[in-house]
Amino acid sequence: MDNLSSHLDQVFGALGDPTRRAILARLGEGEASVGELARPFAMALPSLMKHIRVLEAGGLVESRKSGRVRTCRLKPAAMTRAERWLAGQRAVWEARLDRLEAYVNKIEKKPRKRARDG
Amino acid sequence: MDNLSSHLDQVFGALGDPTRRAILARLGEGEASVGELARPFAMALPSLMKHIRVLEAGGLVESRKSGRVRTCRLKPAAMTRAERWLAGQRAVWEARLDRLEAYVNKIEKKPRKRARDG
DNA sequence: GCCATAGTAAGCCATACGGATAACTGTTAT
DNA sequence: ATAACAGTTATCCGTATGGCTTACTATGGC
Repeated sequence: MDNLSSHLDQVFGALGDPTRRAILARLGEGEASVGELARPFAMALPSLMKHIRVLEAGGLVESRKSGRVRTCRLKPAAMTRAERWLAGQRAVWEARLDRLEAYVNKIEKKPRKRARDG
Repeated sequence: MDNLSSHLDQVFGALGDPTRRAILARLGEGEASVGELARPFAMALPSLMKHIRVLEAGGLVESRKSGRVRTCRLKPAAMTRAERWLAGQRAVWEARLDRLEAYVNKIEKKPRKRARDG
């Protein structure tokens, strides 16, 4: 669970940067080399490499090097886990809101003081 | 769109910290004051307040102060947007994987060289 | 072999982040 | 009126982050 926590740290942390989200969006169109990824970002290669490392550390991207070119591709599993965390959270507060609504309905049925407007 | 980007920065950035996710999880159980939130985290109040600010900046939490106690509650909308971004990304690469699968199927139908085991 | 290419490594810099403490403000309780 | 309480502001500290440049390595083309 602590392990999961640090994993979510990495995933959400990775997603919290616009450059990295753009990289992911780009990789959604298909695999790309580091150079291809770097070009549209007006960013030096080493800087972009750092982002790729972050994405790999979070398990969002994987890459293999053949010859002198490293090709990157998406690795959907990590993003799925992030989605699951969000969905789980949403489930919790939706349940909570349902309970609240039920409570409000209950107290609305015995209106001790008149509503302020009609 | 740039606006959306910076919003996602804030939301994902906020989610990228275990303390803040724990705060969200806790608020899922219901509203809580700053002090109540701080207690289980063994963290000084000002430090925790910073986290709350981050969560509020990302629109994940809202709070109102009555008397000397500030009460915090979840604000689900922001998380929903993050979920949507993730779901959108997933849609893209699932489409991509489908195309890839179709492609693989196509080339598998004309097996120029015999399978190694068969 | 030689040169261009693609990436990597190392180090620098400024800013942001996550935490702390100390001092202050405003509210409630006695 | 005073004391305790809940939160806030200000400041500080170490580390992480996001960017850069300047080498360096390894591959591919000629």
